[in-house]
Amino acid sequence: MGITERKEREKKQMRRQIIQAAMTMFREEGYEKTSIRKIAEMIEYSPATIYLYYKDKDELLYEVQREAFDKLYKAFTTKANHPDPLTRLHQLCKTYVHFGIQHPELYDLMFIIRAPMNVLEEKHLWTNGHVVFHYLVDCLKECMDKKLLRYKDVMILALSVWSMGHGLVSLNLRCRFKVMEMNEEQISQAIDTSIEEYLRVIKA
Amino acid sequence: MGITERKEREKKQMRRQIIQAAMTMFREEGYEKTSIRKIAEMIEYSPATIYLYYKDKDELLYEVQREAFDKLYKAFTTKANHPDPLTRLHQLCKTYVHFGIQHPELYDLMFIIRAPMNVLEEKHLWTNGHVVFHYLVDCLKECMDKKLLRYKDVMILALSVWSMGHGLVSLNLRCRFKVMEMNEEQISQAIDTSIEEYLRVIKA
DNA sequence: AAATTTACTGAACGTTGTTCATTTTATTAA
DNA sequence: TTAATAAAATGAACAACGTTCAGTAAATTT
Repeated sequence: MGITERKEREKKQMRRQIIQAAMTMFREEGYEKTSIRKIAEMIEYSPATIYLYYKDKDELLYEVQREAFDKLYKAFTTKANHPDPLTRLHQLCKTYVHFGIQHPELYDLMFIIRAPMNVLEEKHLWTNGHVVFHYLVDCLKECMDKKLLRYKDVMILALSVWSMGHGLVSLNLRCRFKVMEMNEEQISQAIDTSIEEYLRVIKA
Repeated sequence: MGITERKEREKKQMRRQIIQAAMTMFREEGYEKTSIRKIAEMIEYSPATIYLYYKDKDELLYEVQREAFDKLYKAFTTKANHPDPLTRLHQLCKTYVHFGIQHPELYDLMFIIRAPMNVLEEKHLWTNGHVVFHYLVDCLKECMDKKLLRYKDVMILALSVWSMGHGLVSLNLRCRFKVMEMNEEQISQAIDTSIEEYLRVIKA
């Protein structure tokens, strides 16, 4: 029966189209400012149609979030793959911060937006964030095995590195560094220096 | 003319009442979930009345934000005032993180929510965040004057310490640490340890 | 007591996410 | 090929939101 297969295909295609439009609009306008109605308009369907393919707006968020994590993971594997773990850690931090600044709305989606717990607790962040997070953990493990860092517990270290990176990115995205009297360029420079200095102090 | 004075007083009282209600609801339900209509209902006035005292919802945010910064500043002055600057820095970090975890919705208001630039750029964060931020800067300055920390630039250090603290708090508030397989208690412990370890590595 | 200023409100506008009865379209059966 | 059935899509509606404004109610001045 080729019809059911074709329908399956069309359904997948439609889901794809919806997510594509959502991704575009989320990136351009942000999650909050993007309405289901506008997404529907973009793909030239009725708003109600979207609800035949996705339960609610949150589900769109999860899908886009997953793709965003893929994107970050790819950035890691391509830009932070130096054999020396310490150099790799350096690349990793730079890549993370750079990603956040270059894709502010995606970063928002991934790390700042309030995600309803029900899905977040289960398999969702497990498959998404997990892979990315463990790319960092693995790097740190290798550093610690070689006694390159002044830390004993790899998880504490991972928590710390991630928090430092996220702190820099998210405070910057929310313009909170305006409290220091610096222009855009100076702040950007200061963020870079902060990473350098942080890596310096944790080095053995 | 006592009437104009009384009217002035009543106007101030009304503004106070509105902010009081807003503060309560923001803290209980968060900024987004608190509607002008519900605030109006709480103070037993029409929603339109609120607009006679405040331009829009953002203005309520700013007022509550200011009080929240006061609250954090008071927490600093009372809980982080040890004469030894290094001990004080330790107290400061603990107080900051503790504040964020104990007052999640206020923390959200202060550091996570998207604040419209127009007001944020001008005097607003200048009087609010500035005082709090410089409490940290002063502490760090004293540490550096006494060569207690492995940093050369106090601003870079301030940026770093703040980012680390904010990263820990905000990722926790948004449940992103769920990616590590830890329960609530373990995460809380890990955050504490992260601070300890961070202070250890920056110490001279 | 009348006129004027001030304080307040009900109703409305244009949004939003979401639902559901109804219609349009595609597939199957006669 | 046409009638019956299943699937897909939609228009209209609901409740809620921030905000505005013409109009009512109250207080103050004349």
